[in-house]
Amino acid sequence: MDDRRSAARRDGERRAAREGQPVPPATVGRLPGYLRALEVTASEGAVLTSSDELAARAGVTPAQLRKDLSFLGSYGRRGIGYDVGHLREQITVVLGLADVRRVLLVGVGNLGHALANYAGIADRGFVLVGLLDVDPAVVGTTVAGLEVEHADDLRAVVRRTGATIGVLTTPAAVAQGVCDELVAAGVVGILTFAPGALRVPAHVDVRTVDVASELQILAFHDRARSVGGGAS
Amino acid sequence: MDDRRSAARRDGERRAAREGQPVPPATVGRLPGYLRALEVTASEGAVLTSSDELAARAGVTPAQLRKDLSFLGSYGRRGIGYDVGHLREQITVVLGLADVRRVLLVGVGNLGHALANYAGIADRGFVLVGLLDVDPAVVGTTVAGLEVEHADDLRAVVRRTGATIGVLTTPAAVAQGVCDELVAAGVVGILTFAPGALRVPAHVDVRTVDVASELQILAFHDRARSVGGGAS
DNA sequence: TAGATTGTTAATCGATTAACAATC
DNA sequence: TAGATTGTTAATCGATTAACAATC
Repeated sequence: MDDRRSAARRDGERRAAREGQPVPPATVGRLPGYLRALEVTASEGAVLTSSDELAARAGVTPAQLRKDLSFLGSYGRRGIGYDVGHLREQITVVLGLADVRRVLLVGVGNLGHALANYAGIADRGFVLVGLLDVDPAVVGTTVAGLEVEHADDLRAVVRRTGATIGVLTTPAAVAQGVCDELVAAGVVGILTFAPGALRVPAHVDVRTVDVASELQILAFHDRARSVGGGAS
Repeated sequence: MDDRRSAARRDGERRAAREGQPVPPATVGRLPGYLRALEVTASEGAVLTSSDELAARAGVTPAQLRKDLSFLGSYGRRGIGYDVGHLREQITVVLGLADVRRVLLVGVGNLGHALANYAGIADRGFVLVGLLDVDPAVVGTTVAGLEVEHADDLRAVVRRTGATIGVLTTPAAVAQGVCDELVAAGVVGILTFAPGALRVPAHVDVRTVDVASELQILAFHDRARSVGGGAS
């Protein structure tokens, strides 16, 4: 459609990636894995890496890795490989981790408690800014350095903290209700551990982690193995 | 390829589904959601349901739902809908939940502790049969009614309990090692909460739940929203 | 220059969607 | 019979794979 010349091409592609949508969902889903693989590589002191090495670390094929990275705008050098630090930085920017994201957690039961203390959150570009629950035995206690507030104050807490991401570890029965409140308060991303589909407006992104579902999927393959049986 | 006649067709399709592979992975991944939606429907006392209703509950389109169910062999009646109890049973069988699956959990830290007490495991066709850790402060204590054993005894515990599925909630640094031991002991399905790809032989199935990755994917969309900005 | 390794293209594969004939 | 709703087909879409020309 647009008739640019050779010199501008590479920059144009990078710009497109930076400004935009065109990174396919499947690719986005793999970027965190690449980032982690790069961190491991960096921790070993390597400055350069190859699609072969990085793909092996991330558990994908080299072709897949190169294709994925091409959507971000091509940060490697032919014949040489990828600069570990630079690529790491680029993926960090694309994933939106250059700015710290503020996270709110609702439901400080067993699982919520464990997640609040989970290093993976704080270490990877997120800050936990609030904890909410309805249980009077929990509200007011300190968990992971934060005082648990009452879920009735959800709206005020979102406003005060500027949280944009909510983690839902409530019982399934109240998940949709809390979800609605989070959305009304302005949260745009929700990670839920409650089973069952959540209804949200189009501008809100939901990711569901359902432990029981995961086990059931494993059970399917376990069964298929015994039923299909024996030799190939 | 095979030239069967009309009468045998329906049964043939059911047989194919029962005996086999041909359920696509994407469909398998949605079956637990359908099962849950059916359970909610059943709990409301309904005997019949439709693809419209069930799909809405599961958060998919009716076309998607019907297509998925067609891989299991067609258990609905045109003009009528699906029998809730019957469909529930069929999905249960296909997912391999007719038999109880024995689950072993390695890594009884914060998260492992929470999962051991998680009702979603016991309620949904699984039994937790063993808990393992290396921390002397944890080994020997009782969690969720089980005595935590030392991870050095992993092999013996798998043999004794007949566990086929392992849940990995160890630090990332030791995950691959524990994974190898689980596989060597005969476990065929692994659900890991440690970040990073696990290498396993082809006959073993791995599902990874990575909380940090999920948050990073949410961060991508959060960023895309602010960068892409304003009006559509 | 020769060898290495990317970025991109084209081919394949699988998943989703829409529409409708079959059938209750 | 008329209305409802499935199961299946065909069309579309997106993701993966393989191969290779570009280029360091």
